[in-house]
Amino acid sequence: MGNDPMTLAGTRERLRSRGLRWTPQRRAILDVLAATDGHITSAELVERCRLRDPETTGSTVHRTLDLLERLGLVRHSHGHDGRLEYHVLPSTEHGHIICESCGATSEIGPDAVRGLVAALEEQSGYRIDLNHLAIAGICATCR
Amino acid sequence: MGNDPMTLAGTRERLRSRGLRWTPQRRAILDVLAATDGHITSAELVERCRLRDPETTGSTVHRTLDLLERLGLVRHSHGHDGRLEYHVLPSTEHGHIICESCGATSEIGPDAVRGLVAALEEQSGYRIDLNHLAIAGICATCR
DNA sequence: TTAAATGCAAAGGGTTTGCACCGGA
DNA sequence: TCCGGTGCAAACCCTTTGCATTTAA
Repeated sequence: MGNDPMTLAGTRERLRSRGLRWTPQRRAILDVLAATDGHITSAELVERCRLRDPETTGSTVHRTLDLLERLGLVRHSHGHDGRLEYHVLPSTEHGHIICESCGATSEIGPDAVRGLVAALEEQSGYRIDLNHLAIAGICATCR
Repeated sequence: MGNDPMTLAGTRERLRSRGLRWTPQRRAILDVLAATDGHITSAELVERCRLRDPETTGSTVHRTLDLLERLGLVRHSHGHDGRLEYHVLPSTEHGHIICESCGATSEIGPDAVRGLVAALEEQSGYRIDLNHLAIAGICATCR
């Protein structure tokens, strides 16, 4: 449940309607992304695609991710090591809290920060995008 | 006022007490950082150092930044383009709110988020580092 | 058929590293 | 003098790009 952040069929149609093609590689990438919770580096994505098709190449994966980002299905950022990290757009808006020590992440639901967001929006004049909320700290285990 | 995030003299002593050296290059880098508000990419830092000494090299700047990070004077992260970005540690703890459209940033003071931070710390078990709080949104001008 | 997509390999761009020389303390 | 720092250039790593080939439609 709550496990359907992107519809494969919908993507296929979306591609076709733009004259783009639905290939086995793209299907594999979408499958992996659909099974991804939160974010994934391109290297991880390549690796998981190779479980299905060992011939998967990095350039195709990168190009497909660019495409998916243009379609609005994923968003990229850069991890603590500077590598590309793709976030599967979540069905429910949420932020992340990241451990500075071990890199573990947890989600922050909208409820936890609703009051703050309202206050900040008023104070700063910004309209806040909760999906890009990233808070750093030290997790319980590392402390 | 509030414009003295790192004392040059203090850094010099800190280095010396560890058997490390106070060089013209390090002095230039510290001077530039002291005049930096918020964050700076390593390329910008190199460029500004070259205004003072055109011979400044990237490797020295990078190595010095590593050192300063170990000393706790700066912190690195990765900008939207993936390049290294160094944050001069502020005297007063604060976070940032960033416009997704134009890239403008504003500071978020501790007061604005105190309640949230307390709630999140309890809920997540993390000890939150407010200096790494980054919130994305669309600023008033871009809306 | 035909333009999009792929795969390979090479190019890019920023960061890091090895090493000989330099220079604070 | 002695070790840490510097500068240069090469090495690295990940990402992007050019181009010939494959393939979805």
